[in-house]
Amino acid sequence: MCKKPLAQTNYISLRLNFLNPVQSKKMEYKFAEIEPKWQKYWEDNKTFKTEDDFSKPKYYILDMFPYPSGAGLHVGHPEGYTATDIVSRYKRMKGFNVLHPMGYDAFGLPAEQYAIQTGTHPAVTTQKNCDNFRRQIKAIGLSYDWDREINTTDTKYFKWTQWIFKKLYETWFDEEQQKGRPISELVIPQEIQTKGKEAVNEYISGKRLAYYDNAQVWWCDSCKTVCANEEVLTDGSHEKCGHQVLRKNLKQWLLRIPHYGERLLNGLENLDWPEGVKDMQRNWIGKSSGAEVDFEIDGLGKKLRVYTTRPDTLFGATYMVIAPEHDLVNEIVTADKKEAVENYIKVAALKSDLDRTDLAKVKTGEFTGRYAVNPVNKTLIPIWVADYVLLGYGTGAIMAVPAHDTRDFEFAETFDIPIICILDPKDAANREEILAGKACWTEDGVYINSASSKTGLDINGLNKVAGIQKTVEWLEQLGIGKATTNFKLRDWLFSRQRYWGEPFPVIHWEDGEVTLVEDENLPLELPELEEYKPSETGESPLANASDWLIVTDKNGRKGRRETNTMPQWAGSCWYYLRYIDPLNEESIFDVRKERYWMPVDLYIGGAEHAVLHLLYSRFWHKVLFDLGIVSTDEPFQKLFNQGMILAFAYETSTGAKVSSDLVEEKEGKYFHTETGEELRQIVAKMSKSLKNVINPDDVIERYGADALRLYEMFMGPLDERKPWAENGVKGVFNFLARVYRFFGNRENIVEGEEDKELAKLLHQTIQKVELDIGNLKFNTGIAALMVFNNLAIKKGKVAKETAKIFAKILSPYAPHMGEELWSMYGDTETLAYEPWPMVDQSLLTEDTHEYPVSFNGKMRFKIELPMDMEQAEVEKTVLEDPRSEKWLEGKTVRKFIYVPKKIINVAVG
RNA sequence: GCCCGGGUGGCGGAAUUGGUAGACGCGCUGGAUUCAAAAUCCAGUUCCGGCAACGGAGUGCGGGUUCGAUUCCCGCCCCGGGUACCA
Repeated sequence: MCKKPLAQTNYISLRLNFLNPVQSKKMEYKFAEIEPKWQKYWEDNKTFKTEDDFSKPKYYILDMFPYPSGAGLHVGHPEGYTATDIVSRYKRMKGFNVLHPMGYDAFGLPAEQYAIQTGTHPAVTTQKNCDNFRRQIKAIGLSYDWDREINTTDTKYFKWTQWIFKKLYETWFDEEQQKGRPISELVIPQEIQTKGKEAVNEYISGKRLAYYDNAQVWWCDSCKTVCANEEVLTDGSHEKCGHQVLRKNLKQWLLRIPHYGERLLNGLENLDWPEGVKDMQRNWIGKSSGAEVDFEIDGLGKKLRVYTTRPDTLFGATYMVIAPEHDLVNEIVTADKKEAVENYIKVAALKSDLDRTDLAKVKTGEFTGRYAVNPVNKTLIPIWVADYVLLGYGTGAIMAVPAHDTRDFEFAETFDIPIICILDPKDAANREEILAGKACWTEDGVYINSASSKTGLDINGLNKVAGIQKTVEWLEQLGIGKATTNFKLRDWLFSRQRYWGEPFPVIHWEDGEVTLVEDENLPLELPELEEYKPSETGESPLANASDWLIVTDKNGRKGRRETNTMPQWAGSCWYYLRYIDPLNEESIFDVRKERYWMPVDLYIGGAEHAVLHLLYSRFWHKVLFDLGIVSTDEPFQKLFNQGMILAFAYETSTGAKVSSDLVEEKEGKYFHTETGEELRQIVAKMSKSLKNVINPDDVIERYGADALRLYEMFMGPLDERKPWAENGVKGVFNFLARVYRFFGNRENIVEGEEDKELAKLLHQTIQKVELDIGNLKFNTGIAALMVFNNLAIKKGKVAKETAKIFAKILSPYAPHMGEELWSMYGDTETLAYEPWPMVDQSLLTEDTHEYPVSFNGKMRFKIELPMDMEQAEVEKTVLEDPRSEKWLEGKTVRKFIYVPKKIINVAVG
């Protein structure tokens, strides 16, 4: 922020005005009195308590609930909250039963870190932070039903998170029906049953949506803690301490989300979501179709299975690659290559994911000494090990077609492997190069060199689509391949080695059996601890809670509770369902209430959740739907992302950032207070280091909640990123003060008929505000309200009816002001449920229109014409108008365009 | 690299989706009020030329379609977000 203390001055003078009895007589806008008064009224009267009145049309409008950080609310939070609040208030006035709740996603690392440092229980920190958030949110005047507040760390809440986990554990996915079904309905194949109980259990485990297995995690040996992916920097060091992190294998819970890949993909079709978010989810799910093909390994009597999206290019396969971690590596590698390959695998294992991708532009690999037989032409092709092939995708092995795949091309060039072009790129500029194997071509073309007398397959002359089809049919007929689809989406690592999360309701018994805690014993609460540090072994701090940890069943068998806890996603995956019936102790929610309220009609939050939260939520919801627990296949009908609020920051000519307290403004330019150097104003994220963080509390103190709300909405389109500018707050504050001075002064409010021009504008404004709320275009709605206010002030007097309508249509944006004016006009009830004013269309229809008249597309003058005038008459009137003379001089009219209610354009030449 | 967004006055941003480019707000300039300031009110404010009427240019750049393009098409440049060898 610039140091020019403009706002400060305003604030002081404003305060002085409050103290001045002469001034206050003049209807000064005393937001600091008005706003708390109405907030208290709403709270005392439970104005926004939502009843489950099934006879009314419903509207469920949801904010992404916040993580209650110690720093409190920043101005980004109220942006989305204000938007949903405006829609909520509008919908209530339109007669909808509105569900508009708020809560806290309160598990998370910071409270735990603080506990490790200070010994304060995370629940204490969390409670404090939640209280602060609630206070801040209430100060904005948002119309939440606070009786429905939820908190993911509340045992009454996470009891049901644990309950859902149990459901996931007890569900398998029926591929045929594309549906999750209870484990009890899983048919165990005969050959498994004959192998005994252990085999059966293993079979079932292989099907459950939640399973327990070894998984690799990042481990910081210095912090003795597991780190999340995002805590690991690109150079492989831990963000917090700078030490190198290691890969470590730990027992983990995983969820089989890829089973729902197809459903998650198809479900996007009918959702009213931003296309960008849908694209991101589609990308993340990453469905591809292709084929699996078996290659005989020469001299081993085994097959190597590959996945390819381009089975049509089999004739161009000149080598194969298997991932370093592939099961068959040891068998495939020949004795003379063993040492080299083993070395290569060791080096690859040490690389982080990022080393293997981003940083390693040069492809590496090692020949195994072994060959495979290309099934389409019986040619022997070498098998390599290379880390550009990933074990986790497809089959962990590929056939490489360097002529038509850029990665394979790079690899073949590096290791001098033959490149055979089999697809003639008819129109490519570099066709000769491609045909000679000197360049890569990944687009469509006509097959060449794609026939073999040894196998009889011939696709020469076909194009890509036909080539794929014919090759797959051929492979399937011979039983050496089949059409397959694949997903990039991986199993979801669903456990953390943390204290402050939901405990898994799981017991591992000494005999190897795993059981779940009975429903009647839920919630399984967290034990009290003295020490929140993770254990030496990498287990969560829960491993230290011996009383809690060890259990004994009625037969004396000993068991150990699961020490992992659930990730923060767990609580946020289903919170929108609990708002429906938050106090229900008997069940997760009342079925009738769920049927009434779901789906969420409008969901607003940050784009940072475009993929993970929304995908995980949809996954859980679909499972619950399959089990008949919820009534809709998708949870969120309409989604909208608010853009990030940024702040101005300053940098020197060399790009060095300058903290905002060292910047002063002089005549629109910015200078360093110490060096005097001229600085450039830029837009950046708010940060402590730049000292440009805006706290909503300060804004409310200086300008009031209504001004904060209005400015957040007036800044620009809701979905765009935009910089905070204090002068902008001043602008909307001035508007509110003008409204109050005019509409709050009884002398200006008169009985009787409204002025015609003002009445027309009023109804245009109602229409505009209504339309803009529907389209979430709040900035232009506010502009319309300002235009109306300006005209009303110009007119000097308004009819009481006009003033009442204006108070109503202003109230979703500035609810305190709305209520204050409403009560001044004599009403004793809140206006929150007053019917939204009807637009009087008769006032809006016009019988004349002012047309802009253009000559060759350039506007020259305006002319008022009756709406029903015939084209010929319009033409005559316009061309005979004296103002046309100048533009027609020496020219002939070639064309006369008349678009009713729009424009008149004369083409001359 | 690929996939999405986005480039409009001094600034935040409007433009009924092909029809008056710059609504509304900030800032700035001038005036009224005031002992003075703040606040308030009035007028002006895309740029260039002109006292003005008015004229010319103008929505990142270069082409195109059209009576008419910020909007549609083709080719570039810049900024932001997502993603990372997915075979």
